[in-house]
Amino acid sequence: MTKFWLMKSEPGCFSIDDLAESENQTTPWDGVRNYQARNFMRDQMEIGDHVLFYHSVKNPSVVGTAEVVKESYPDFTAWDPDDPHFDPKSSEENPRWFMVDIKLLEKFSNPVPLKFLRTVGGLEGMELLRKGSRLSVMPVAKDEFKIICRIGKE
DNA sequence: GCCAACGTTGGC
DNA sequence: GCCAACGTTGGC
Repeated sequence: MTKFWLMKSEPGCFSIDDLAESENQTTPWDGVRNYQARNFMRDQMEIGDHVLFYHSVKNPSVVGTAEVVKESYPDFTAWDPDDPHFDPKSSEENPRWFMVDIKLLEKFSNPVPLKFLRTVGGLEGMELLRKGSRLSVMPVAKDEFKIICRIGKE
């Protein structure tokens, strides 16, 4: 059963264009250091799940879609002291952080701003729209995913 | 740059 | 296990 997700990225850090230019348009989703977000990736994401790619910070928007192409494995960037997401409590023997690989499906011709999402019927229950929502990886309902895709392709 | 909301840490 | 202090996220 295909599941649906939303993943946040700061475009200055890794944008959908960076994904488009990656080898095979695929990237490991490294750097997540939040347990709830990790658990979604580690325990629930499966190959073939679909992802809304979200840019935060400036005019935050859903900018496209991607697909999970590799299920969770240890986030090795946590072991690198020179990496900004280094975590000394994670080790190869006992990894604390996990990631999946995602592959670009489609870059929206019409990116959908957060501001607009708040006005769309059927999205009232979205985790993303909750005040103070800070999760960087979150589940999305199938209907919500479809609504947003339809707008994004307009 | 501000700040509200939230997560994590650590002393007790 | 509680909770105060602190750090981070992310919209504005």
